[in-house]
Amino acid sequence: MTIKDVATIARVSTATVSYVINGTKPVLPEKRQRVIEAIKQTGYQPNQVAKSLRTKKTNNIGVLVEDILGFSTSHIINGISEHVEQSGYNILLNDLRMLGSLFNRYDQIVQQKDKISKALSLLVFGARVDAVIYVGMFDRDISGIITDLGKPIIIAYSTAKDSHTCSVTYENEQASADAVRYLFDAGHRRIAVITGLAHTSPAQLRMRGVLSAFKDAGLVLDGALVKNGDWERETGYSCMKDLLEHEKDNLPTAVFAMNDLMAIGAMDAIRDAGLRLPEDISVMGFDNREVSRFVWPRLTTVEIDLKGIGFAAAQLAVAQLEPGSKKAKGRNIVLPSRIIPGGTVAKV
Amino acid sequence: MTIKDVATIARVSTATVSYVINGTKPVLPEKRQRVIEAIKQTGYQPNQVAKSLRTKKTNNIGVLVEDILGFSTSHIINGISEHVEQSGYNILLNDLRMLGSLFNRYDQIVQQKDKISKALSLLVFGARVDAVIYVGMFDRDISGIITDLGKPIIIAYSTAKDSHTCSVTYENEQASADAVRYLFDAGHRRIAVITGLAHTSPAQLRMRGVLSAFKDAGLVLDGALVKNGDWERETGYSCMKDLLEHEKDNLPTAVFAMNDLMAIGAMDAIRDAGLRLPEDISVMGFDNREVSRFVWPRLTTVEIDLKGIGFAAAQLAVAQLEPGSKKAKGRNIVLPSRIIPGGTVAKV
DNA sequence: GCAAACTGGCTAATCGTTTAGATATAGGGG
DNA sequence: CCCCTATATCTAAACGATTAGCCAGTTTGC
Repeated sequence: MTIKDVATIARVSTATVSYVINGTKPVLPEKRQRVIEAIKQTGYQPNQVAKSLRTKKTNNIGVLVEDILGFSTSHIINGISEHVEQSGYNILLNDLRMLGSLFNRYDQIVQQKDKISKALSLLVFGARVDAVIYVGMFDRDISGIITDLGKPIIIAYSTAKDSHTCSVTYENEQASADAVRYLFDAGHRRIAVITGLAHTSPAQLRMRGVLSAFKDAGLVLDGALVKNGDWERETGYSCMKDLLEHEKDNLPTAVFAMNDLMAIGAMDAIRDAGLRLPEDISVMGFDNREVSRFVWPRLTTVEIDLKGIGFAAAQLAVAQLEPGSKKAKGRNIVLPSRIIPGGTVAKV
Repeated sequence: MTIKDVATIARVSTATVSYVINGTKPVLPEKRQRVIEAIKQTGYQPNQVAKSLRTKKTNNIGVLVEDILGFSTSHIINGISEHVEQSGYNILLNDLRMLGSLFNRYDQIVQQKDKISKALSLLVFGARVDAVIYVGMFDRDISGIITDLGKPIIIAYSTAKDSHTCSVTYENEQASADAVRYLFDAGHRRIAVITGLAHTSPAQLRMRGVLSAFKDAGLVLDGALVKNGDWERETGYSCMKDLLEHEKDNLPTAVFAMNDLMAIGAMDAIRDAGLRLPEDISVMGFDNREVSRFVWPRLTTVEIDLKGIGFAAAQLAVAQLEPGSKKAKGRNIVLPSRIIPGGTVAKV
């Protein structure tokens, strides 16, 4: 079934059929009706491939994710999918599958950059997507990779380091400051921090937020109460155990872990030490993962609007594809977060 | 940069360039070299869209998922992605986003069918994907929808009901029989069952497995010990509470919940009743979700090779696209599962 | 020595759309 | 009645690849 067949049946030219379908030129009601009839009769669907060749627009948006198994990824895709569907685009998904190697040694980072730029050029020059959304937190100098491909490219979840690519993030710094402030409000003063991998940018930003909250409150963070984790539950446990041993005489009354996994590890350590949670020590997490609803008591944590990030990223991408729109370079949208009260923070 | 430019630079015809790129016809070393040189020099990348129009092959595989937020979805996509990358295809992702309405009333089911068939025809006739992988468990009469589209279509995760579409599943029945047998082996005889939503096919299959395990062991399942849940944690809790109240005098020594969420709910109920876990009552789950590693003690459960399902589905799809291959209709691959021992099943 | 077979490469048709430019028809103003 | 404009439609040229079919030159077989 091609446009030609429809044209023949409707006794008009292919041009007219095209005009009816796309509404690009007025067509007399009578003929328009004939065309519509013929389309319905034949079940004709325009061949998107031919259309793309002619218009140089595939209506596909490339979504390049670091790892689909990453906790945030599917939520972000969910948001992208919603907006993209509304605006008539499709998602061309490319999974870099680099979860295992995400935080690794320097020589691997070079390989990763290579992998990313290969995937990117495949999407843009091979599959000819109209725009690309990069989902992930690989933030070191990604700018070198995504140099002017001639198509809009949006970074979702982490912030673009250079000034000409757009990104959609959450208020990393703000959110962790809020988390600490929440502990202050509950009366806590001696607060420990379990960080994420120190060289990753979320860990750095969140640390900055912690410090600014302390500063605003006119308090000072005791360096001995800061322990470096690696985002995994196990280090949450060991860091907390460390704290409990070394600070035995002057225990912190609360601990802020930079993600839920480590927070849960910390909870285990607190209980294993025979202390009561949250009466003796309060715990605050970050991410609002599914698991945080399953531990007991429910973890008090910070929720990020991941779906919103995806949606906004898609919006940004699609907006730049509208006929009369400019490049919109360097825009950086920051979405708000909110605290999810659970049962792991006690008033003191 | 088009093939024409390359041809001009290499002083050959476009045909020759094409032959060099695709290796479809022999080309003299000298000219081949000139072509390769020209390609390198210009950074030429063939336009996949034009290629697709001519060859009627987009090299895209449509992946239609019921909901990307569903627990299994990303694992399955992960597997698909791995195989698809190896074989040079891309994933065109379409998310139906029907998680909320997945198990609902009959009139919604009609809407769902409509949504699915719309998305399907958009993928096949609009985007012109070479094959479709449907990921999900919407299994009632999907056959009516996926009638001969002329492209291979594979069902992943659930089984195709009709005889001419392929599917890749896990051994649903077998796995739950194994789970029950595992309880038998630990010495349990009086075993309760918390089912999933009764009209869904996983629930039915798993029930069949339970019954066959009982039959094989020469035992009979006490009907009073079967409670209907809805896959969510809350019903796991309430079903267990029910059991504890009504069977007070003759408590089961173990309970098999048809997924981890309900199993965790049951664990809570057991503890809230002041009973010891697993000494007084053992619990067995199904799915090996992330949460099951986070409850204490770690939930004993059944793991399904979701990544393997995705991989096999992609294999099946790609295999049918190889030049000299037949339709392979009606194949049904069943992947094995395994029990993940945790701390919630005690010997008795 | 000549026909047949083979080789490597080129020309041009083709895939299914969109759209610029040509054409046809009608209406309006003088 | 003629010219001009506006409107609706059509014709045909793109878009950028693949590939059937042809052609020229070389080898092989007898």
